[in-house]
Amino acid sequence: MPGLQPHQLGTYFALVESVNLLQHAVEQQLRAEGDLSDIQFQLLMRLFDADGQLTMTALADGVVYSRSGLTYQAAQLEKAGLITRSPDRTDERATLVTITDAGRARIGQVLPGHVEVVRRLLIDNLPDADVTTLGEILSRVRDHMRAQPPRSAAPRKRKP
Amino acid sequence: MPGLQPHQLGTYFALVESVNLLQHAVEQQLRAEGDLSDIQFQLLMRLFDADGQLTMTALADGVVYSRSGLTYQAAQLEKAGLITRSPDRTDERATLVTITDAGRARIGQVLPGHVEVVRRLLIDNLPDADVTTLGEILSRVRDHMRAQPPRSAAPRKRKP
DNA sequence: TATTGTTATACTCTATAACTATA
DNA sequence: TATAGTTATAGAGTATAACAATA
Repeated sequence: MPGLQPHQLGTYFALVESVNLLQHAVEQQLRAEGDLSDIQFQLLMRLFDADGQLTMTALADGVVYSRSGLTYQAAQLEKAGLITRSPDRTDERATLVTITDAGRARIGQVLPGHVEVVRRLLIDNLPDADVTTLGEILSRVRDHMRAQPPRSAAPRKRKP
Repeated sequence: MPGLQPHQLGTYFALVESVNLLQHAVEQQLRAEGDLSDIQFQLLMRLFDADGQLTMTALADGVVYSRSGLTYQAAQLEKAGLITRSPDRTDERATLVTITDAGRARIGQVLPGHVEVVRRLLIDNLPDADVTTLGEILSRVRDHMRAQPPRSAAPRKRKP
């Protein structure tokens, strides 16, 4: 590609391909051991870490999708009995999402395998110094990307 | 998460999140400037680099999907006039995929912006030494992942 | 008026299996 | 028998806009 040096291009490709392989393996594991998509797992983990309850908006925060996409996923998780939805008494517009015992159990069922995949594919065959170096560089990369104009096309409202 | 040290977990999260941000930006750019999905772009690039022609199987190689998925994408690209499909005289079972002039033009239209995104998000705010280090480590990670055997010993899915 | 969330709808993409035809 | 590719079909996921209710 014009405009990028070979080693720069190689870094880009290695980065993207590594994560694709890792995420594919993670998705396989989550589906096989817990019948969860990657996103459903992330949502459950958020509730788990938040001690059980979040509003829809707080739940979606950082997991990038449209609100309708979140509603869809919440409906799937509710149908599976892993969460419940109930009105929020302090803000009647909001919906409180609560993880169920079954939801916590599903996390417990899936998490060991998840960690094992990450360890086997990413951590174990890398010297610990490299794990540290990788983390330092990629943390800077991530922070830099986050600081970039995130939505170049600002969500401008158009009049109908 | 149990079983992973904080710096190991941090590296995992930084890796996944960096690439998610990068790929999201790339997809936006490809869609906006060339009306292409990430995968369609990759397929066109393969043909471009292969000097124009590949069989379906060779084209799919490494880009992970089912054959029906490739047929679907090829149909999209053909409908858009970016490739053509024709029989292979040396193997009557095979289909030769050829990039059209319009396909090459589309690459030319999209590539500068693509490189610019990668440069802006990944390359430019990183010391060149870090780019090199990142590439070295991640190349090893990728090669290691590729060499992993499939997990035939994965626990069975629960069945009701 | 702005925010929270849902619904309706349409579209993209993926996966499986059945199928044709060549090797 | 195995391989190359297509088709049929079904399902998951996503995005947009219209909508109702509340702040």
